[in-house]
Amino acid sequence: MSNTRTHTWQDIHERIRGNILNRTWSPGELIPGEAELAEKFGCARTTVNRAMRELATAGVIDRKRRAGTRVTVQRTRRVTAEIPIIRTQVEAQGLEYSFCVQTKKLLVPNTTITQIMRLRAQQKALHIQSLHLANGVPFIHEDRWINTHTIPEVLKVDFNQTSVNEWLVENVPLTKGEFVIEAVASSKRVAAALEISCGDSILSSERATWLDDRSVTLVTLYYAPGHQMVFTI
Amino acid sequence: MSNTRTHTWQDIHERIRGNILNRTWSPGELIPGEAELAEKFGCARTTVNRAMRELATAGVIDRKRRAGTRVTVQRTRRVTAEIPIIRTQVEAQGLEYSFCVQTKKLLVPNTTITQIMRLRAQQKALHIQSLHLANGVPFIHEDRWINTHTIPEVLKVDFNQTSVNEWLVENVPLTKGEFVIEAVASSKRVAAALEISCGDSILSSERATWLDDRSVTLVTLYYAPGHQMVFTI
DNA sequence: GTTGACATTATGTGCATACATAATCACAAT
DNA sequence: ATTGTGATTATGTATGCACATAATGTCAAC
Repeated sequence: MSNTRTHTWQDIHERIRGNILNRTWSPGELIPGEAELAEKFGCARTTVNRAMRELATAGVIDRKRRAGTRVTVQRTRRVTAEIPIIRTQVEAQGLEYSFCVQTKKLLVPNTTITQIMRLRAQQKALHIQSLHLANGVPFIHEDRWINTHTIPEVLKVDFNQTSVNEWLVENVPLTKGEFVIEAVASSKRVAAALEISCGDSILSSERATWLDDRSVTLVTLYYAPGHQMVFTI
Repeated sequence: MSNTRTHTWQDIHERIRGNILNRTWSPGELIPGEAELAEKFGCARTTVNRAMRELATAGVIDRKRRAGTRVTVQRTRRVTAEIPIIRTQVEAQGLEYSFCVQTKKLLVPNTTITQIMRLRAQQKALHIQSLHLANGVPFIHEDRWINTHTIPEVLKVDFNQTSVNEWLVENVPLTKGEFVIEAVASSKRVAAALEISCGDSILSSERATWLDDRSVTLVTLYYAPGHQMVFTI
């Protein structure tokens, strides 16, 4: 037997994962119970439980009380990315970051925006358009609505000093959010801001964020042509 | 005191998270140690540990031995998405899925592809181009390389029955992968396949996947105009 | 003042035990 | 066949305890 190894939960985790990768336990198949594995590996059930829990949250196995544990039949792939604040994104490329606020007005948004942000009719919100630059070259055009009822402090901040992006990330906690990516042909407005040709193919991302059930901000970013977003699987 | 509540780790988790959201403990600030919290909440240290561990993996707090636990100063936002197989994506919209393989050849890829897939010089790989349709309308154009040294079984599969996508997801386990999204102007080749105009703005995603240190597949998908990818924060 | 040895401390983990909970099965009643 | 009921069982969780490990602080030696 090779059971003389250590039995940290990471070890158990790797051994179980190995058995799944090499198809000792195939997708859909029931794998031995915690108690059995604990005996087999010579450790406590708690340790097996910990290892299996990690595998379950990683989506490798499906667990159900009484029914046991099965190797997940993969139907989806989970991808994730850490989206840094724009300043960091620029500086990571060794470029100098700058930004400028182009418009900033408190006004009543159109019905679509009103609905998404769950504002009451005729309620105003803060609308800010700004440009982020890398070494003086337009990098991202930002079109943002901020719910001043959720974040009243925002009205007092001087956004010529700190970018809205940065201020919000550092000062407002979020409970949930949605992030939609799309390829669009640049509009006249956006093309002018980014100094590209109207109709050029660019990436846009729309992000809506929430603090419990109150909307925080709704922002659309238009990236300069060629921008890539990288995720890991 | 309101310490008469239950003390499941989820409860403790929520109470700590509440204290962070309402800024009782602000970003960067040191929060009380496990032992202290355990006493305060009237539960075992293990339970506090479990709650804090979840918060740590969610990126809400940073923990260091001896140094204690701090509320994370947010500098990045984590976004995730579950990418389903294309069939599911189409059928979820209530449309009928179909696909056709356009080319399938075993050949030596160019140097870029060879490098990315870590093939040896002059080693061949399987190149497959196919089209996915929703209700008969082109949906995604797929350009894929498969490493036949990692997955030799692939040569025996009839890809007119099952799509490559589907077969791989169900039959090949992965250990890691990278996923890059970009907005591109459609090339002549892709425009023809998707039945759109050359130069139209479309989303492309390139995905490279690995089984330990051996490459599995390198695939680029070109989505029909207007396609959106949705992530959650 | 710098270095290095050692104590201290907060988190990290393993284990035995007990009980909770959800799903399933077996079997009887209808 | 269907429904209901209770036993069974695998996972889920709480706890006390012990020890491991990584950072940090202290203090003496140089």
